[in-house]
Amino acid sequence: MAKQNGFFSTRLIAWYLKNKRDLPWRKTKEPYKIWLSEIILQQTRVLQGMPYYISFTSKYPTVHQLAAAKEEEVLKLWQGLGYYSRARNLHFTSKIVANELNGVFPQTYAELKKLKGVGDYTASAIASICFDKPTAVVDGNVYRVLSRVFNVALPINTGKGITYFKGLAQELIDHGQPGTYNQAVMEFGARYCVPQNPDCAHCIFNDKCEAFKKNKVSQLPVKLKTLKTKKRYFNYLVVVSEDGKTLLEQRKGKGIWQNLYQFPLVEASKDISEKQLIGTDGFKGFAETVSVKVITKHNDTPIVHKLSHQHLHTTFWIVETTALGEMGVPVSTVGTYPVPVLVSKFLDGFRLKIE
DNA sequence: AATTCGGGGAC
DNA sequence: GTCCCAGAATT
Repeated sequence: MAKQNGFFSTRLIAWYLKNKRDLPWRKTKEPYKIWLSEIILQQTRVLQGMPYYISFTSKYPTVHQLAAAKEEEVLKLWQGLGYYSRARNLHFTSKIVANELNGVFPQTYAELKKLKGVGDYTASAIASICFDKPTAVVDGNVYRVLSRVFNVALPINTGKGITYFKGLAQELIDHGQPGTYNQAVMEFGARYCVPQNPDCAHCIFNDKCEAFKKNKVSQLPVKLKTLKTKKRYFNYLVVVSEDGKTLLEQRKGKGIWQNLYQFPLVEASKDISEKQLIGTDGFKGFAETVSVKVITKHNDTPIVHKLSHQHLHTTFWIVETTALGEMGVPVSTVGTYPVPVLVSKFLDGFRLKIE
């Protein structure tokens, strides 16, 4: 027999049943809703994801309605949540399930993982919660709880660490109630064994926790640090035409905000003046298609929009032009397009000025 | 194995 | 400023 780790799941589940939050996705075992909730919650706090779960389940009660929607509509509902590939993959997979799988989700880890946007974590979560399969999840909470209770200092962002924690989690899972166990570890990590200043003195594991015994809780889990962020310089050309229209472009190809909309963009290598802007190739190309009358800088100092790996120093330029005709979209409809938060925040302030 | 992909909250 | 969040896909 291996290590005596039965205490772990036993205490954890007892704690969970007493302390768990009343969350909407805990009222169901429908694979569609569990899948939806797990995609929304990837790298996302419960409080941030909650309103999106409500609006998605309300607008698309089953996978069939989601599959019947247009991608742009899905992106619009996802707007503000970030990591937009999740929304694109969500929609793609909904069409697979609705049209090729007769609306029925796979029941095993291996089959679930074949779905786009469903990785190790999500496949384990759905298999355990919906179908009682003993597949252990490993998310940020699990890394933290296990690294502390068992004093494991392997970095969680290396292959060795990932493999080790996955194996440890799999050893610990309760085969009788795997879904409850998985949710219990995550809830415990999110609500009690928190990153900063956990209340170890009153913890259910304070007689077992190896990190607590050795006073190493604050040093775990170990995570190798990543590189610093890069700066980019965005100049958005906010066209306001004589016929009340503006120009929007959809971002294509690779990079951030794929398939979302934005104003025509001139990217530079530093903050630039109006004179410098007019001299860029990007602006010259733009000026070939529209007749520019007046340019006004909207924000005096660049707005710094922070993403995980880049800081976007952004200037919005109001560009008055002659009539755009069929080229433009009515300014009043801009709010119906999915746009990055950077653009949506600008619109919030800009509408007040022009109306 | 490393990098990329958002946005918000806690400190 | 830093770190983290119910991770996955790509290179």
